[in-house]
Amino acid sequence: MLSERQRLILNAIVDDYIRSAEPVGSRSISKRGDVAYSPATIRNEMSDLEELGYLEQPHTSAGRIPSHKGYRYYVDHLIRVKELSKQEIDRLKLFFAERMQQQEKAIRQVAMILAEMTSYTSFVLEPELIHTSLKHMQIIPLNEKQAVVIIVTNTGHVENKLITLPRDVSVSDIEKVVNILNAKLAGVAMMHLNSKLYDEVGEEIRRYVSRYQELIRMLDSALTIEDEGRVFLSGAANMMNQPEFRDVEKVKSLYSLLEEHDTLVKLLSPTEVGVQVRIGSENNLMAINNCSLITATYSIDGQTLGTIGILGPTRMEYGKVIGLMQYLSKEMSNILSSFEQD
Amino acid sequence: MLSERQRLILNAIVDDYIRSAEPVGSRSISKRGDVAYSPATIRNEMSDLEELGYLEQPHTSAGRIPSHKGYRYYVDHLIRVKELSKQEIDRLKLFFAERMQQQEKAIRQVAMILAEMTSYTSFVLEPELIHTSLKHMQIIPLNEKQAVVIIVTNTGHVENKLITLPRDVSVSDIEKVVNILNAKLAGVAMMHLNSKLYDEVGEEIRRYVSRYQELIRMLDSALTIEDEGRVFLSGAANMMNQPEFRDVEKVKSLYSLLEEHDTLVKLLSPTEVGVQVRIGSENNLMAINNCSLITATYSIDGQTLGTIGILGPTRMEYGKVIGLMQYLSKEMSNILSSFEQD
DNA sequence: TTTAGCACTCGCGCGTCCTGAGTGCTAACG
DNA sequence: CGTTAGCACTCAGGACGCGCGAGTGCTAAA
Repeated sequence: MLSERQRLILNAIVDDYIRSAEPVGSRSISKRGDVAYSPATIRNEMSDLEELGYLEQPHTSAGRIPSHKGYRYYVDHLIRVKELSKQEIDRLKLFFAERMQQQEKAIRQVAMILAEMTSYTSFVLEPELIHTSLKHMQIIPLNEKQAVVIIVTNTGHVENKLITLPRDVSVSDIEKVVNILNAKLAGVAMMHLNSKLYDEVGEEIRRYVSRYQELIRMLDSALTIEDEGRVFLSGAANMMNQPEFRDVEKVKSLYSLLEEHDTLVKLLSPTEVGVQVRIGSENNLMAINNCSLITATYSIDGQTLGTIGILGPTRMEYGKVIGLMQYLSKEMSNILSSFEQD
Repeated sequence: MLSERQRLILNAIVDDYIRSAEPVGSRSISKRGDVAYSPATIRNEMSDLEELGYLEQPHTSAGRIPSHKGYRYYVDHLIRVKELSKQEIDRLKLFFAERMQQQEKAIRQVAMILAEMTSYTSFVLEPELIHTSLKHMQIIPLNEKQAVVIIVTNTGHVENKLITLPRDVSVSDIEKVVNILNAKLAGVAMMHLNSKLYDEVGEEIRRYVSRYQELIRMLDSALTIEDEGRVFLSGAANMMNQPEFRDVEKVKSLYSLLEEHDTLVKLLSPTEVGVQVRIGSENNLMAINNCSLITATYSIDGQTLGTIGILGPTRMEYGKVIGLMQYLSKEMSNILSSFEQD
């Protein structure tokens, strides 16, 4: 258990280091208003804190910097979550009022505004369709051989896929099929579409359409959503303003990571509901060893759909970012739910 | 006019520099098989070439590097466009056969394969819908107030937009409207949709639907495509393997540029048909002063739709990249056209 | 016209020195 | 006994100087 004075000093060091990115020495802590002890006393406490694993020293004759454990303690016990300012809230409200017209565009812009407001790198993991349900579907023939299948979900998302039609399927056949599908599948969770297709719809289609087997196989593939989990990211260049990325090699490994789509999806996939902070090596990825990732989920009807995230140096402004994330995740959930009042 | 020997030497220097990124000296040129003169002779020619503006010297006691003018001459007169290897062609063929299922995903992957095959940064500017025509449209109500408008083009692209419905519009009204729209507007170029809407469709809708004015205004906005010109890019991290980007400041200004969506669109917007090379400052952008951009257009029925592009250091492998671009632009055009045989 | 020879230039890497921020320890102080 | 002043010590990083070697330009010979 840390003493009150130790907590005070740890807090001061983390704050200072977040601001300056320089190892902080005993004297500079002493000069701050909030720790009224001499450098020598502070040095002793610092030494203890280092022994306890909360601080580390880049080299003997330098000040101290927080260790991962130090950040963790800071985030868990010392942090003061910053409320958004009036201007910030106004700005976001305006933003949401204007922009939520097309889901994809909106998501892209949430990423942009997040990056801009924090000066870190932001992510938005798009809603997982698996948790939404079918609103409507449509098949639109392009030519003799090909057609576009369109799926609209209850969240207003539109998914489309090009399919190759079986031979000898007439336009009227397709129309019939579409009608049956909409009648039977509307409201069904995307997750269960495929099984329902075989269980309940197959029989019906067979009655009306001759080459029903091929058709069903084709519909099956069309209803299977593959390109799940796009990640939109923004503000990657912001990282290069951080002194920890003065080295091109670091930048390179970070950027390579950001291009690995699958890794990002894994990193962002919702685990727990709410705001989560993962510090440094807690992410288990070398390239972001010196970064922290703050994520928040957004949801509809309590069902978690996706994630927003901010990546910054471990030395990031936790208080501010956490406040922002709390606000945004709530707001995004509201917007998405508003599409749903049916 | 350059002498044959000067051209030979210039060619050798550019080739060498592209490979090594180091200033090339007279001796190393002399040791290559293809220039059978002594270092001294080559030095004299190099001196002349420098005076003519084709070469420059980073400092007195270093070798020469090509100037922008030198690259330009190389690209215009000396380059040998490299044919794709059998493996490369096979790989691309396979790729196209498998992947062109969803346009967006396909485009994204064209960008990826371009970046991977060249080790530079690649762009794909998505097809400009303005040059395609309407295949089919659909309005799908989500709830009392909102609906999704879906537009399918003749290239198989699906566009969707969330709209707010006027009050008191019934589902059957919407159905009627959709039928009218499809009857009247199918095949019409996207460019002319709005005017046609007022000229020909308005009257008809009025006959069937009571609150037609609001409805038409709403349709007008839905048919106006706004988020035109997305750019997909890939392989940005590749740039950091280039020695010219060892400096974080350079990387930063490049990456900042890559995040400016509008600038990219401008940079890539098709001007002339075919492969184009812009070297260094020809791009009029400080951040890519030491880069070259190679672009190629793709089209459908001779109508240019979009652009693919490769950004690399001025010292890039022009021959290889140009060959690849020629092939890909042709192939993409073929694929897109194949959707159209109606 | 081409080439060999040679003096000259200059960026780069390397080791050295110096500075200053910051520490740990000890001893004195209240 | 906790706190503080004093002091010797450490060490990263910048400044400086030196030597190496790649490459040049010039001159004179082939």
